[in-house]
Amino acid sequence: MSNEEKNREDLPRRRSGGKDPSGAEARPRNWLVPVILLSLRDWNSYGYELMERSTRFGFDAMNPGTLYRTLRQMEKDGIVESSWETSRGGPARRMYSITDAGKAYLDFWAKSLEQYQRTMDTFFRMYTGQPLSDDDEKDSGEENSR
Amino acid sequence: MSNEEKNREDLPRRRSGGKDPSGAEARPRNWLVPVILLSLRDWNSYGYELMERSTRFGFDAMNPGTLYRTLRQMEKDGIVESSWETSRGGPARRMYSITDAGKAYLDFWAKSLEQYQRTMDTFFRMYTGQPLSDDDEKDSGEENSR
DNA sequence: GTATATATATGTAAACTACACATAGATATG
DNA sequence: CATATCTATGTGTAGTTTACATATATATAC
Repeated sequence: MSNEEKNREDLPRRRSGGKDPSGAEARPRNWLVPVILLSLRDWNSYGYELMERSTRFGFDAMNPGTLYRTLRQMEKDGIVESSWETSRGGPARRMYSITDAGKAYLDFWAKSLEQYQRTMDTFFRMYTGQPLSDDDEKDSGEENSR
Repeated sequence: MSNEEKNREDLPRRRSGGKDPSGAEARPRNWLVPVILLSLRDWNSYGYELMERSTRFGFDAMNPGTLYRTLRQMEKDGIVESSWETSRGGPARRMYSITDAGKAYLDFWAKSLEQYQRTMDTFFRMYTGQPLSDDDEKDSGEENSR
């Protein structure tokens, strides 16, 4: 991949923490919130534990700051609730649980993701060479979206 | 201007132009560049036309500024080339064509997208209730990614 | 001649991302 | 007991992205 004399001024678009020098990368966007909600739907949990669980969604080297900040914001938004848990050894944990609003958010997200999948199908069909006729781009992808 | 108090106050994260008040939306991220490259791989084109074509990828009400700025940046990055076309009626068009580097970028992107699809599969499997055992989250999704 | 469609481009506020850094309790080790 | 380490939560901030508003210019329609 020739990313020699690349982008902004002269270098490949390196984001602050970008692992991918080319910038060609499809990474989760706005995924952290849904993933947290999904985890909390099953079991109540806390930041430190959620951080480990989220790795299975591509948040490999999750930065703690990002997670904790997101959790606090989620609580302000009313999609999770929290309370301190001090009845054990070790530092206090802020235990989170999902709210009804959080569950609704999750459902909305899942629906949105289906639309996204259709977009991906459209992309791949075009990428693999099948021309996109003018009357099938609207509902393409249903047959193999999953 | 500390954005600590500003942007995250009391409402679900509303983006500036977000049509979705809840913020629960899976929208293309970094998709504009690949979609442009994909279009240019088939036919050379120019901004105004690309803007219309990109609608089929979920860039419904594409903002012209975003597209033109992206195109200029792509040229700096070496993944497209351009030249003015004045031999016709109407305002001059800046005609773009894809470069070899652009094709390589596209291939890299497509590969990255496959990984993304696996992440989506993981999400949906968890969302629909199938528990994720501790030893299948690493290579899940290969069998039905496409 | 002026209103409209075509076509490209810039200015700027807001928001996102991710690293670096800070804080603090509990436990292990010498 | 001093201090190192693990667990756990949080803040500061630079760099980048996003998207709207706005500006410019050419050709055609009326």
